[in-house]
Amino acid sequence: MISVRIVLTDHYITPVNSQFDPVYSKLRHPIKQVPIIRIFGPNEEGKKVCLHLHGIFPYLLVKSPTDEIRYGEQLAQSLDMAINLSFEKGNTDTKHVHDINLVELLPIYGYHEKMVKFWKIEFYNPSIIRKAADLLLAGAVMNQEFQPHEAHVPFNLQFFIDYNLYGMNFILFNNACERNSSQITTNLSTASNQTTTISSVPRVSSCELEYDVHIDDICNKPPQIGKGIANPGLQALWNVGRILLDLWRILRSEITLNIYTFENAIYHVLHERVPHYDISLLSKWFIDEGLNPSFGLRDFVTLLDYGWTHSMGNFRLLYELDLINKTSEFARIYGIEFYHVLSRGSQYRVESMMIRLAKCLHFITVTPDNRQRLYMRAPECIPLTLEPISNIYFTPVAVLDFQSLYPSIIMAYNICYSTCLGRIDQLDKQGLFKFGCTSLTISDKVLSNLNLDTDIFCSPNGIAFVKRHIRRGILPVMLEEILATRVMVKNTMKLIDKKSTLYKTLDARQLCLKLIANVTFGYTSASFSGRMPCVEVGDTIVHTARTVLERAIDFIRTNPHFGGRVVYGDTDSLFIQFPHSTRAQAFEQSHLLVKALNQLYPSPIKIKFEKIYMQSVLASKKRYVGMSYEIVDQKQGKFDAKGIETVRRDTCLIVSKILQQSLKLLFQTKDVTRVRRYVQFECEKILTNRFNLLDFIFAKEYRGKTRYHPSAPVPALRIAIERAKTNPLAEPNQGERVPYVIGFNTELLNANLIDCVWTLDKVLQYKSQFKLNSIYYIKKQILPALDRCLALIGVNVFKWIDNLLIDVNSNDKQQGSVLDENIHRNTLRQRCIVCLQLTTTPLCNECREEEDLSEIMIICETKANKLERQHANLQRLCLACSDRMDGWFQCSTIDCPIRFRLHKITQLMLNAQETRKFVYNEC
DNA sequence: TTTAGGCAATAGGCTCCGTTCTT
DNA sequence: AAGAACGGAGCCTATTGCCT
Repeated sequence: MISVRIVLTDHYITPVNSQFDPVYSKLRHPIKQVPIIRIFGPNEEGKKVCLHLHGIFPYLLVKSPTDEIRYGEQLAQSLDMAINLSFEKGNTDTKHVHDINLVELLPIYGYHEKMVKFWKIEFYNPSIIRKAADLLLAGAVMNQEFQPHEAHVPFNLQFFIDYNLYGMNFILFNNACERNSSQITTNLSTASNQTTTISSVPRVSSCELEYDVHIDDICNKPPQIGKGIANPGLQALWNVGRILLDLWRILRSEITLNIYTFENAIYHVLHERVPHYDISLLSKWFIDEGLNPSFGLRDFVTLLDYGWTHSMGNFRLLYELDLINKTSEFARIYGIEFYHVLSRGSQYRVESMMIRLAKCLHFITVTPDNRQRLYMRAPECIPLTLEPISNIYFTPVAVLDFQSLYPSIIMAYNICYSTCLGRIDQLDKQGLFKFGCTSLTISDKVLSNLNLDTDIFCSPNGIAFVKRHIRRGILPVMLEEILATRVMVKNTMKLIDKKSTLYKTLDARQLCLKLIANVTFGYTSASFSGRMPCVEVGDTIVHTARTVLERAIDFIRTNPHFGGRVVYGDTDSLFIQFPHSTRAQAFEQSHLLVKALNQLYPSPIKIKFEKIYMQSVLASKKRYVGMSYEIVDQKQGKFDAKGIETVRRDTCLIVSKILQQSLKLLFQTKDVTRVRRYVQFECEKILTNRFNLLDFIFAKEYRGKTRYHPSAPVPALRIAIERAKTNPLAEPNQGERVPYVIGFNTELLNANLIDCVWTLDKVLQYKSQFKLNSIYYIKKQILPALDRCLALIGVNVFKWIDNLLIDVNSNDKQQGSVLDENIHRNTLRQRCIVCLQLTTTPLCNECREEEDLSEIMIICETKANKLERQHANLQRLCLACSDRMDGWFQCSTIDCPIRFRLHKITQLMLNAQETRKFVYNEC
């Protein structure tokens, strides 16, 4: 037996080889070309193998109006003709259909009582399937409309499913033909106990072994669970070099960062700082070394070190996030290839799992085309999101959650494509009615076999489903399996050391099971892009979920003795305030409530206690924050924010910092005055230029040059166009987050916000001209965010900074936009070094006259000294990271606060030194 | 090639309408 | 006194990113 781990697959078309392939079709024509599936991966000894699988043909199915064999042949002929006609200049004799067979299957789409006869049409070329499906549906074949089935399943996946193969698992076969290699002509000892023969076909890959295999020789058994945790197959990924991982794209979906530069990822994942040198600097170092070895050697070492750090950094990121293991686990469980876990969407995953199950039960899936999707009835239901009773709560608020609500509903009510009878009001009418994106007939005979009371579940939106004793739906069966497995995995995890590899693997398994359970609903209602959407199914799930939630709300309202009041809820969650309880009491009350609520619902629908917010803010729908407690004895609450600016990435760090600190202060002290003082202090720091620029960087996703409305004032777009002008390659990638800050535009009189955008390069290049638009940041970013929370208790935060702005406001009341005014107002202000009053000179006039000269000089000296010391300290920190004395100057990272702080301190130090000079001269 | 819709929020354009300035 | 200019309210669209 030979076994090969399936790491990567592809397919190609090749002329017939009589040694492996059929040469004559049963449809009585000679075969010219056949499809071959290739599988790459290591065998059990770790040798790289390339398999060529013969004898597999892609296929689709159509319902048969008759079961005459003759009819099938006509159908094949007519289809060939239609395809040839559709290629205008094609040879009209080309054969596309390899074979056609009659099979009996159960359509999954809508309830069908009995098996239906289908023609299974096999083709030579996988890429012809789409076209054939379109032609069949369009009525171009035999003057009749055929609804294609399973045409949307990609060839390789179809093969995986039919032969029970899973990505990253083994494919087994007992007979193979080795392709000869000039390098290892004699070394066949490993294969001596196997039934291999030498193939005449030349090799095409660089793999050590290359086999031709016929499909009939595959002997895969059901997968062995628990095997394959240590994973030698993974080595092959790197050796073969066939899978290219775009780490940036992976990280983008894996972790939430403000900006996905290498340096920032390293910092957030590995908690290390690394420098960033501009590519032009690197090439300068590289070239200099050649020209002037003695001078450049130091630079050259940095260059090598830099390259090393970067390459190793990528691996360390992969390792730290356990990406390879995780992705392999996903591949095994979903049964798809390794790379497809990363590159393809979740529909593909659902399909792999669902169609496998469906095939076991002789179900067949339908393939709708775009037009059919388009004409599907629009959904009528949306999830329930309550308008929150917005307030700041200092009494406990409990959060209850329905556990996997959508999957539970699917299971509880046996909701599936295959159990759906369609709309109840259409049932009494005879004939074809619209169903999802195709149509369905439920005959009188079928109906009369069903007892309307006991055999049918009618959803609140008027869709009927047969109950489980009549027909078990595919979706509920699949979900039950998935969730039961997940429970099993989680139980095993409890027994295992948390640091072990096994634990990580199991964790990946349970995570991937959870993901698939959640997207199953999405698959049924993906109306615009879905591969097999069905509005009836999707709508029912949503509507039932709605009624489930409404019922809970109603129960709480009508049972006031629980002491709770619903203040908010979204889709499957409920926020319940206990106005007269302590935290401990609220825990008890909510547990009682959960118990009572669970009596209302059929299994497995279950509501669960999640947490208690003690001190919380419900700002608006999908926006709230609070100090959360998950267990009674928890000492310290956890700051838990949803949807507000502290978790959003479309503002800058300063906003989330100030908001978070303010809220914490408010929660701890319940004293608005303290919050006010804090905010005023922070705003003053910004206005007087004492801040770290890092906190003021916006970084938003760039969608790509052509993906914007022509007039859209998007900073990322403006920057991208600007960059592309000098170097087309410098245009940001699609999805890249482009950093910028808001300053002033002194050239334009009527500047819009977008005209005030500065890239960081520009800021550092024209340091003296750049002034942070502090008014914008305060008035348009920081205060509105605070206002949304604090306005709930009647605080006007905008008034807080009035006196801070008074002296600038009294200036010329120019016409123009707010921004325009700010240009005139934003004279760099400073404080008198002695009395700390705001002035325009380093020393205010009063102090100059009154204070003792020597004292002033001491103050000056101390200040300058202090800054010089700070500067030296920061430089040392920088040295530790870059290993260069001039590191802070050369490094161009935008993710390091130390670098910005150093720039800042340098400036302050120079200012202080100037002040010192000023005082010496003046006095 | 592609799970979904809901939601809040910012920026900026446009129109309407009342107020203020200019001739 | 008539007309122009201004500025705010209200509405719309585009864009972004989070929630379940």
